[in-house]
Amino acid sequence: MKALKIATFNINGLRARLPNLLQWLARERPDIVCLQELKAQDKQFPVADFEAAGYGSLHHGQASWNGVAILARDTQPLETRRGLPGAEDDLQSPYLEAAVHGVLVGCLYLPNGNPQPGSKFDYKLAWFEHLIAYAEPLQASEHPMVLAGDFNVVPTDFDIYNTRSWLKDALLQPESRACYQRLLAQGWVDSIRHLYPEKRVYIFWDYFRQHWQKNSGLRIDHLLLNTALAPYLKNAGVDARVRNEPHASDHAPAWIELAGRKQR
DNA sequence: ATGCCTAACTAAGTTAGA
Repeated sequence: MKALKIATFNINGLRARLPNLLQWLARERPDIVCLQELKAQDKQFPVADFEAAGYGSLHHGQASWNGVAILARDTQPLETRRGLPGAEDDLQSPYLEAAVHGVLVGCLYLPNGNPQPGSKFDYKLAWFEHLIAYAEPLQASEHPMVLAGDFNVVPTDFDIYNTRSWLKDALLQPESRACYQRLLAQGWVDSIRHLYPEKRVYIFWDYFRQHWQKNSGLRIDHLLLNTALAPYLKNAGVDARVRNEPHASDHAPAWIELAGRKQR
């Protein structure tokens, strides 16, 4: 397989953030990008801008909120699925999947779940169950696959600056974390945590209380690799400087580098 | 227990994010 850089980026409003995104694409040249929270309808998706930047694209939008997309450099991603089995009509929590550069790419935005407890939290857990059921055979598949996106789960207390003001938040609930651990228990490799088990890594810093300036961040966006793909993992990280730009999203892009041959 | 900040929709105020 060829060496690839794959990124996931909760853009938090594609139209408001398009200049930032195009600049980042030009600088980093990722081969594959999973985008979440487009907050744009399909007709507002800037296909031509991405084409001009050298990227083919697939999108699954929704007015005002949510929405996901997959970008592929120098090629058109081949759509393999839209929506999870049993939740195809669920427009609130899109799942988009494509074959790109020999890798199956699942791009997801897992429901936030706040306020908790309540119907939104129930909805989050129900959607998580659909994901767990769908992911199991793919983990063991011979086809290399990455599940990338905003999981809206802080896996452990090590993945947040301080739990104090988040203890009631849906992102930290034991039920949310248990679902995430059940997914990992299938054999998926959490790229960043796998390579950097002792490192504080944050991907989201909310707009409140100068959290970026104080580095009060959370790790909630993840790139999970199945057993067929994990041996190729070479490096992983977060482009945190993107969070410091004017008009930045509250998330930064997380990325992995896959080597052309097995690393282990 | 709530606001803080930001975008979208829409036209000043709400919804949603997390």
